[in-house]
Amino acid sequence: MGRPPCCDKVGVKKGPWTPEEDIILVSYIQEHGPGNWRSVPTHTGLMRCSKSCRLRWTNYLRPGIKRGNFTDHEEKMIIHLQALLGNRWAAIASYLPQRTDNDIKNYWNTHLKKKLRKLHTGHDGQSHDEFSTDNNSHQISKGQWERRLQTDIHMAKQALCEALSLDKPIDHHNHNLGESKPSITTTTCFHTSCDHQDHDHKNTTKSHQPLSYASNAENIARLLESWMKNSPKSGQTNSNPTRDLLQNPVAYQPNNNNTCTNTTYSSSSEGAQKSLSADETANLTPERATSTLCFQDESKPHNTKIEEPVQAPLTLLEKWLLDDGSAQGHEDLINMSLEDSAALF
DNA sequence: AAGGACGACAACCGCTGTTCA
DNA sequence: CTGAACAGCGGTTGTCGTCCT
Repeated sequence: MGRPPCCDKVGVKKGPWTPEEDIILVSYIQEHGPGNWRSVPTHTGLMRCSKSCRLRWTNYLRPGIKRGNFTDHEEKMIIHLQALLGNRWAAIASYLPQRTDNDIKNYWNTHLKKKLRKLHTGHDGQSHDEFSTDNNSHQISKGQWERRLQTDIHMAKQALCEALSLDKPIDHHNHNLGESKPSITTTTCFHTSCDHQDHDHKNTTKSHQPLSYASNAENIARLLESWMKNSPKSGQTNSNPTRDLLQNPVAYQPNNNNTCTNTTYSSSSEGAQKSLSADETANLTPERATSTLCFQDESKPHNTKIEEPVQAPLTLLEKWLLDDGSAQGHEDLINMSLEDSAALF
C-alpha cells in the first residue's frame, strides 16, 4: 500500500549546498530531466533529501533564473502584485518568470517591506503599514475575502464558458498551446519577457543574455568557479555531461542535446508557470502567453484542472489579463501609485 | 582592531492538496 | 477506498558578510 518512503531521515545532509553537490545534481538533471525527485538522492549518491534537491534546483540551479539586483520594474511589479495577491509568492513569481518565489519573498521581506514602511511613515507621519499583516489585516480581511469569493465565482464561470465553447478558435496568443514540445521557443520566450521587463533598464546587462540552458550554464560556471577555487582536483570526479557542459555550454542548449530534449529543459522552469491556472494562461497577453506556455513541465503533467483563480478580482488586473492592449494594462498596473494599490483593499 | 548589531539570502520546516499503489 | 508519499507553498531560521561603535 502506498509508496516507498521518500528518504530516510538518517544520514541526510543539511545546510548549504556545496559546488560539488550542485554539479552532481545538475549533471543528473542534465541526463534525466527534472522530476522524480525521490530517485535523485539514490541515483546521484547525494546525501540529501529529495525535497532539498528539488528546492535547490528550483530556487537556484534551474535554467532561466535571474539572480542579483531587482530592477525598478520588477520592484514595482512585486509591490503591486503583493498588494493585489497578498503573500502568494508563487503567484507573484509567475508574473516574474525569471525570479523564484523564494527570491521574491526574500526581497520583499528584506527590502520592500522596509521601503514601503518608510514611504508610508513619510507620508502622514504615522505608520499604518498595510504590509505588516498585524495592523491592517483585520480591517481588510472581510472585504478581501468577499472579493476573493467573487473572483472565484467569476473565474469559475469564465472557465466554464471556455470549456463549453470547444469550437472557439484558439486565441491568437495561444498558438503554442497545442505544441507538445516548446523547444527552442524557450530562448525566444525568455528574450521576450526580458525585453519587456527590462524595457527601461537597458543597463542591466545580464538580463539580456540568451537564456535557455545558457543561463544555467552561467549558474554552473559561477558555482564551478568557486568550486575550482576550493578544490580543483575534485573536478576529476565529474560525470562527462558536466565536463562537456563546462567546456561547451552551448552544446547543452536544448536543441543540441539528444538525451535532454527540448521539453526537458524548457520545462524545467516549472516555477515560472506553476501558479498559472488554465484560465490565466488562456487569457495571457501574447508575450506572457509565449513566455509561460513554453515552460510546460513534462514532470508536471498538463494541468487541466481549474486551479484557484488569481485572487485579484480587481478590474485593473482583469484588464491586464484580458485586454488585447494588454501592454497598456500592464503599464497601468506598474504605474499605479502605491496609494492606488493600497486602496484596492 | 574587536566584537556586537544588522542585513541579505539560502535552506529548512511544517502544512496542505494531490497523486498513486 | 484508503493511506502513504509527493509536490508545492509560505513562514521561519541559520549562517555569513558588512557596518557601526
